[in-house]
Amino acid sequence: MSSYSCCSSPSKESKQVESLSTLLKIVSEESRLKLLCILMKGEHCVCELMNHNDLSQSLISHHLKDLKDAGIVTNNKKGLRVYYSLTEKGQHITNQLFKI
Amino acid sequence: MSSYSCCSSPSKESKQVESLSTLLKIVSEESRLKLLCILMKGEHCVCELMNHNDLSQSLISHHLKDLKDAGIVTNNKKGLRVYYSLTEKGQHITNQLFKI
DNA sequence: CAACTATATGAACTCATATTCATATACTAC
DNA sequence: GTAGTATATGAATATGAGTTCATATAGTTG
Repeated sequence: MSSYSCCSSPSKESKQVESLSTLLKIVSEESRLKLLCILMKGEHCVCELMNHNDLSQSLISHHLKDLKDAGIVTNNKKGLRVYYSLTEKGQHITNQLFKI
Repeated sequence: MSSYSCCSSPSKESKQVESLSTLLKIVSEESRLKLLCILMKGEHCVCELMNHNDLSQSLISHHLKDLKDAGIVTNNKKGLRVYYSLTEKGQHITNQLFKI
């Protein structure tokens, strides 16, 4: 109905921009970007992430949830510890980002 | 003073993450990302950007200012019209982003 | 079982930022 | 000069999202 057509196919492109925007908003946040920077080097549990960052446990947990919901990280539990790592998607994204 | 060292060199990496975060926050916003999507195809004046997007003149102007301040776009005036286009940095960034 | 550790979660609060509104500036045409 | 068009800008408002706090859950150890 509205007359804008950003690129070739209006709605398709619009959706694409929307989902890219959503993804970028998640990774652009500084605390989350720091977490991703650490996870790029391999799996870490939450308490390790706390030691690397000066973020509270609760905050880290919230951010990890966001990253997990976005499919950027995954986790697996070993006893009390929960270990987080990048998914393939997460690896791809972080690699692209740090080229910028 | 604080004990975190995200990557190799604490402060250096921290600054890098901070500036990347700043940049990504600017381009992640959906309205701005739409504008960039249009500008990827070439120079456009503000009134053209208004026709492609359903954003107000004022809002577009504000966003363009943010993008310009970040060095992503530049502009040149021809009569009443102000034409915006991507800088080299802007082209590099948008190319990277749309690969994600 | 109770005590303890590691992590998750929901709600409240705070803060940043997108949006709107009114107005200013710059340029053109008459 | 005035009128009209295109764009910019500052302040106010609205909205979304990050942070904190308290508490819950899950697992371990004794």
